[in-house]
Amino acid sequence: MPVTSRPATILEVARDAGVSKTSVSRYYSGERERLSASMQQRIVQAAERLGYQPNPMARGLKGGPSGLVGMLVADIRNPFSVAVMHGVEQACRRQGLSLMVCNTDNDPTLERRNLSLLTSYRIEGLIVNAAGRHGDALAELAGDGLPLVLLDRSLEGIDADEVGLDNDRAIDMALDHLTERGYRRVLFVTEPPARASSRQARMARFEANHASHGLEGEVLSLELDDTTGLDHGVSAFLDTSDGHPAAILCGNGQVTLAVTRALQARRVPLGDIGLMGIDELDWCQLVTPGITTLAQPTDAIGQAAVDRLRARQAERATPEPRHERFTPTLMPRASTCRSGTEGLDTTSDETRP
Amino acid sequence: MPVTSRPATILEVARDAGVSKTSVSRYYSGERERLSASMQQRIVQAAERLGYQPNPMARGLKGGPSGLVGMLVADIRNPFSVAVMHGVEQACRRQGLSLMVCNTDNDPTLERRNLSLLTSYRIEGLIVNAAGRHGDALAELAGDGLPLVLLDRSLEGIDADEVGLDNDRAIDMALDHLTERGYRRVLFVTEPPARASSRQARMARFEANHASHGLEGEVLSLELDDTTGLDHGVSAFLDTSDGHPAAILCGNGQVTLAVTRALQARRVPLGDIGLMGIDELDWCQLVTPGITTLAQPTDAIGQAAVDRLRARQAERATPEPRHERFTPTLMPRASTCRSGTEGLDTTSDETRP
DNA sequence: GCCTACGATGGGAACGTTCCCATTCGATAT
DNA sequence: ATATCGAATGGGAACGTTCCCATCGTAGGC
Repeated sequence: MPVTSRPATILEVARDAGVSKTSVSRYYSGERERLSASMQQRIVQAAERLGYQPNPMARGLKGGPSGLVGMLVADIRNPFSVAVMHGVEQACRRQGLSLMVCNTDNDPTLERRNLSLLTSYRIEGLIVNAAGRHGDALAELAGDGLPLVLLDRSLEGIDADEVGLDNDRAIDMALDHLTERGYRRVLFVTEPPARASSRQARMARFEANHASHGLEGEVLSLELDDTTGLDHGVSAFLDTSDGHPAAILCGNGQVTLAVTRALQARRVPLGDIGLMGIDELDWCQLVTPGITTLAQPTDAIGQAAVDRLRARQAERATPEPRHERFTPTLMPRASTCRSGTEGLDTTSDETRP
Repeated sequence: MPVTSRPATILEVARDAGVSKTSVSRYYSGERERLSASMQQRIVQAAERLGYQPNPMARGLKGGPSGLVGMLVADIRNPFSVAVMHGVEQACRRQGLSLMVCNTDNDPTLERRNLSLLTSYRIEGLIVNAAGRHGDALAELAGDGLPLVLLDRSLEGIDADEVGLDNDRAIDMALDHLTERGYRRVLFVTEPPARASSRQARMARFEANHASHGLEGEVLSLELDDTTGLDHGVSAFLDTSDGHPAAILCGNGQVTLAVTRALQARRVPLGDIGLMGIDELDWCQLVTPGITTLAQPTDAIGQAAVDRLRARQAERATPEPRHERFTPTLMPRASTCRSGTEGLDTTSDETRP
């Protein structure tokens, strides 16, 4: 590989190999079978010699496949999003695709901007996990035939493939677990559900099903940076003691973090007051005495998203959108273990890597 | 904005506005001052009408500025990396740049692949936080005049700008703190330092300076997935009790996580056995009784990286590479508070957002 | 032994920009 | 009045690909 500052072009390779640029182009566009063995050999050699690499800009201009998949992430600092992103990335790699990720910080303006950035790079598919008020922009893209997968959230007005947690199942599992452990009152804490369908789904299921589990249920919905609101909400719930064992169920990992902080500030020992969260996080087993969670299969979710994209790409027609819902894994820990309840493992954790 | 499936081109805008494509191009290439007011008006209107947006592919082909900054991240699942990435992203946004992030999973092959992906998109600058055995590929890029910033790690053979923690300062602060809190024996736990210069720097400083702080020091270096090795190492250290108060200093956040797990598995109460880590993490204040950390100013680091990039871009000559080293903030918590030591706050935490 | 067809190859036009180089036109200097 | 300049604008060539179409053999069918 020579140290020329300007990368070699297809034309130079062609000249060096003594063939036409068309042939070289064919070689790199997956039409190798059409070329004779000797020609293939001459091309590789010349390319090797010159350190040639197809220019995706030029390629993209003309309209060839870009090998690019785009991903819109609502909040890069959310470990769940990162975990799924990692899964997506691995899946892409296996398929020979490259992933281009944009963080939107839950900001619709940024979302729009990043969306147009991605599309301008001629991505072949888009995985979206975003707040998005505007179905419109996305709907237009989907209408134009861009394979689209909605991750963890569905979007009003968009009829695309969806991949995510089976929210109903998750909430039911949580309610089952809490009931089983003897709790009778449950506070469901969630971020404002207005913009994220998964929040809505979880909240709705909670409201619909807690009674049938014999639980008294309350819902607290707030922004997580509103710590005083959270403190008050939690306190109000705990202070309304009617003697029934009480537990808090957190709608996602960020909520679990905030609630844990609030409980610690209030010096509440976990267990007697139950605590359980959706999303498994590194530290959940470390916070004494361990926080019970429902772990999402993030790698599988990421993989599924890419699979959906490929499937869409492959089929010319657009069949009915498919929704793929994954079941979480219960990670029982002692935060949902009331003192006096026997037979429950309160310390060890088998999930240690 | 019409729902044409094919985006408008500069030529169509020009026709619609009754001007030449050159003028439209000028308008979008930051040469607006050269155009008369009336022309500008006609152009915006036409562009608005047609929903025009410059095609970065075509732009990149011809060699214009891409407005793209690339970033190579060694491990996307490392919260520290994500935090810095977030800082970088914000800085880019402020500058009107777009960020393209690639995760390399600490895999040199992937690193190489992503590197060529990024360069092929004509990025204007590259921020690298990678394991990289190959200075060569990067060195070549830097030689070709691509602004390059090394993040948190320096790379052998590469003489580029660097931004990161002041590792010496950090270790000294840690040693000071541990000494002050009355510990006498310290185990420094680190991931294998071979590939990451910051690990090396921290370890070296620890080895050089622990004695002058009146501390007995030991170093444990291992891969974090080697839990048995970690358990044994920690046990060996703790069992060699000569009566002197002992503490463990963790080289980064991932190590802190692993060590905390090991200590909990061993049922060691934090505080009497000191625990301290570089990198601040969400949960450090939550793990009883709170883990003392040195918090890196991740946003500032990200911002600084982008600033360096811009500076490089601006100056034509290539002056001596500049190294920017940030001082961490000590977050004292009770994990470095021996029982019997008075006057130390063991519970509250002022850093709550 | 001629026509057809197909397989292997090449030439050139497009893709949507930017940028160099005209061109025009009015104002200022001579 | 003419030459000169600069500001405002436009025309066309490049950038590195892909893809359509043409060309050239040569093998197979009649």
